[in-house]
Amino acid sequence: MKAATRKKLEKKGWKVGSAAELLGLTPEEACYIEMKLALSRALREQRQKHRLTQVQTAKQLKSSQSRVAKMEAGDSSVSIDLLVRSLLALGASPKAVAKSIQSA
Amino acid sequence: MKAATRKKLEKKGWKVGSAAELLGLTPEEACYIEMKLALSRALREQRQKHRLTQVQTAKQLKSSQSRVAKMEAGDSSVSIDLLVRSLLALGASPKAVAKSIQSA
DNA sequence: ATGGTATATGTCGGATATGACATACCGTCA
DNA sequence: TGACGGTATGTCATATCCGACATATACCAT
Repeated sequence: MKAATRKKLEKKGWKVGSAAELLGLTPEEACYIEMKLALSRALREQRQKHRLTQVQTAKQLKSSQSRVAKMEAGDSSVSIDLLVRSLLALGASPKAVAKSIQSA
Repeated sequence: MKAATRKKLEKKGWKVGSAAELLGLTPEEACYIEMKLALSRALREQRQKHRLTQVQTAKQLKSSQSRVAKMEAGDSSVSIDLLVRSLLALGASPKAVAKSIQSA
């Protein structure tokens, strides 16, 4: 993992191990996080493709602007569940969702 | 949706609409549920491929037998999150996960 | 500067998911 | 039949997630 990525993750609340257990992420954990980040990016792209603001998107998702922001930021408080449901609600195809995940 | 599928879903606690709103699932909701079911099947296949019991799998996942059963049953109390994390923990590749999702 | 719009971050109460336990339901074998 | 290994179902306390709100930051106009 690149140092920059690592720092970013730590800031967001991910338990990326301390110095002692540097790189303490198991491959599965890393993979899971990357999936989430991939879905985050897909969500932002989907929103921007339709020229929507986060506020508009939030309304469409029956959620709030702050949660949309967190989703796009890959915040540790958002689940894959929410990301997938949101993508689908914004009109992304299952195929597109799969593609995002696969690229992780 | 086939009637059998519907009955199965209702039993598991899915809010598959009442008679008045028959087929009241939006395409996204239906799609989301199908993804979960696809992942459930993948999980069972992954487990069986390695000739593991649910108890053994539970230990590997640091969970319980009952939760593994619910995961494989597509119970409404299990999230896509858990399914994905479990599949990865059992050694499934991101590619395989994506494939399951895509087929939904 | 001041206002306006878009996005980001922090926090919190209520909602949902999770692991664990108990228990029920199979098959199969002695 | 009864015992046993495996799976399913029901429930519960706790942990985690979610929507919402407040507030902060950033950029662009006037």
